[in-house]
Amino acid sequence: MARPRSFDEADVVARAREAFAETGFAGTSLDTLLEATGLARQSLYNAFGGKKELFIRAFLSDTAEAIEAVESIRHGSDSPITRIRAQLVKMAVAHGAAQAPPSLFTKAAVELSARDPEVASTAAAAFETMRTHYAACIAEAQEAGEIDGAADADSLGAFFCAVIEGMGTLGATGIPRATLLDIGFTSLAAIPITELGRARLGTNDGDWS
Amino acid sequence: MARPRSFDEADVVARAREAFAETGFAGTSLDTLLEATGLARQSLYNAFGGKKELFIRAFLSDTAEAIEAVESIRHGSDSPITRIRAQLVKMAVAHGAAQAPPSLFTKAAVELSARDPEVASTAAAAFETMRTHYAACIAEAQEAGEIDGAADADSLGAFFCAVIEGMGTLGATGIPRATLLDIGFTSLAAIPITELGRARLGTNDGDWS
DNA sequence: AACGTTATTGACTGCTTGGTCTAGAACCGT
DNA sequence: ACGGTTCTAGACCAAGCAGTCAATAACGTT
Repeated sequence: MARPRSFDEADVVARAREAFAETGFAGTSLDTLLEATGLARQSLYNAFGGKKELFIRAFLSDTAEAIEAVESIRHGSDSPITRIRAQLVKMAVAHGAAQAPPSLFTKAAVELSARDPEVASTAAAAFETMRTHYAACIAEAQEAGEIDGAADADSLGAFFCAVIEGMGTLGATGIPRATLLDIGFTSLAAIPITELGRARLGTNDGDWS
Repeated sequence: MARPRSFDEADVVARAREAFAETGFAGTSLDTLLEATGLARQSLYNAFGGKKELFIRAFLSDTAEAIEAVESIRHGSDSPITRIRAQLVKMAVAHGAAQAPPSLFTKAAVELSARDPEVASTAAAAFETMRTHYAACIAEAQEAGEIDGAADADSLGAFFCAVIEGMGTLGATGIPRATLLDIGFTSLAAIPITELGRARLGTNDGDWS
């Protein structure tokens, strides 16, 4: 019936996400965006509506991905406490990569939350969801006897959200990966791990340099 | 010999800091800045050189203040472990204030570290200094018998830097103060506190709602 | 192969940006 | 009160900005 698009919408959003993550919303011009995505001015307006709308698309996409990454700790063949540690390691490695800008999720939350209620509430809701996932995994570990049943799973969940966000900010400044890993392992000490849990984790923290 | 300035330089930097903290570097126009500081265009250029230079001044000023706030935990009449807890509470309260934008220190680190090596290295050095202060306070607590001497003070120092940065990001999104306080208290559990230390802290976490 | 529909192209617009220039005002030491 | 120096005020500038428009190109359907 009509001329088909010469670009993949999801692909454009992904490229826009990279651009916005690097220079932020205000710091990324439309021209930069067009170059990064490869599409023409009017195509961007036809398909997305404008700069702000494309940004929101990219932001929501990144937020969904961040949530998904946390959600993944609820499944897996390893024991729950092991999965928590693995998540901390994964995040430390990701945020400790050289010249890795913070995720768009974090960047948008810091840049725009004060002025844009939509961004703020989306980010806040995302943290709430992440906290739930951590808490569920901790509760599972409690049922498995790896963590003291008296521990407050919700508090620990919020705590891990904060630690990982903190790693993101520190990592953005170029703090070495080893330090971030150290932070991750240190945060594990906030969990009252049982003898069984400790045995499941093993003594080996691994070599992540 | 000549006409004196009609403004206080430090005061202008302070006002600029608020403006930049609210809307970031790229998001704050020179006109906004002039309105916020109350000075005329040329005066800003005479006194500071330009937008970028004023930003750096504000950023450095905020960074120094952030470091000073952490440095303060090394002194005081309370016992070291008590001072650490008080610092966590102070940060949670500060970052949990309604409509409180993140500090310029944090905002600049997230917005510009990827592109501006000066900002990145300044922020990284600031974190290193903060870590040192935390570590020194923890070491003092170890000598006082409040914390297990086997604990790694440096690791705990970096850990608290991350927790507090995380509280800043979460707080920016509007997460309630109570949650931030919860995070602070939870993070305390990562410290191997001795019986004596626990007694010094008391059982009362206080009412901070 | 002709048509209707949609995508692309690039010129264009009005506004905002950071930064400069020039003229005049305010102050201090003498 | 005067002169030298510095500060301030507001007009000014070129470049960059987000967004629009009209003309053209590419496709699927019939």
